[in-house]
Amino acid sequence: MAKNKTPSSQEMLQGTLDMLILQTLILGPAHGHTIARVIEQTSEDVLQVEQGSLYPALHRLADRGWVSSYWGASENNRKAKYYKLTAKGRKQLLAETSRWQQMVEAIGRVLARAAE
Amino acid sequence: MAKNKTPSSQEMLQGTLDMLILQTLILGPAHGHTIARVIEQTSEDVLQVEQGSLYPALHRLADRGWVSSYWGASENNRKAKYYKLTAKGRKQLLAETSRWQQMVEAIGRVLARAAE
DNA sequence: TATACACCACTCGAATGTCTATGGGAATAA
DNA sequence: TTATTCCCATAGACATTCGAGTGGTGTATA
Repeated sequence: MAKNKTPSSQEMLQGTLDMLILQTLILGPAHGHTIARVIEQTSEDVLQVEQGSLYPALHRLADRGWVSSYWGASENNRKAKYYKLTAKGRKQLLAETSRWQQMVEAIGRVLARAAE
Repeated sequence: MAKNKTPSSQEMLQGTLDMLILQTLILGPAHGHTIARVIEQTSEDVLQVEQGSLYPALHRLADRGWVSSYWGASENNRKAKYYKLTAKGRKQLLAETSRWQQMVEAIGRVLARAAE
């Protein structure tokens, strides 16, 4: 009771993982492992993508028709499930980034309201 | 199954409500109803603060010692519970805004990586 | 006077998403 | 052979939010 924890990266940004994944797939189809590493590296390791969050997210996106998947071989010759952005997913990404920008600006306005 | 919903404001920003409340209290003690309206107005109605989120959040912040509370009379002569930022809360706010900025930049880097 | 309304606090259950932990399988290097 | 990296996946715990509902009190208005 009365926990005193600073929220982790994704706890503070719940819901943005979907957007990050979709955005990553703009660059072309990729499998889970790669997607996670791309996000982590692009964010300069500020964002961490746990497997326990990644795979449920990928399945969620597939269920919603925002990505399609197919099995293939990875760059390291392993079985890998590739995900590809669908037209619907592309549209969804635009909607989400738009919302994201709006939210960030809105929060920025609140945070900027220091002493007036 | 296979729900097709665009995340709501706070679903996409889970965990930021605490930060927004703390930030609002920088301006001075306030009661719940006012805090919500200040956040909504400052954000130009982009952010919505539901009562079902607000009051649990306030109690959470009090449990963690980031705010203290006392009963008083509102501007409209009603009984109201005022919340005041504690020293610990001030420190927490700095930590959270710092993290927030870092996250926003990190996500920005991922989103900027459109076509390379 | 009655009554409508805005103000103010609070709670509950459902839904959602993340985390930690755990499992397995397959290719490659030591 | 063994260790390690790569790759997918799930289960249970946990936190937060949301929608809806409860209850009470000043104040204006009909």
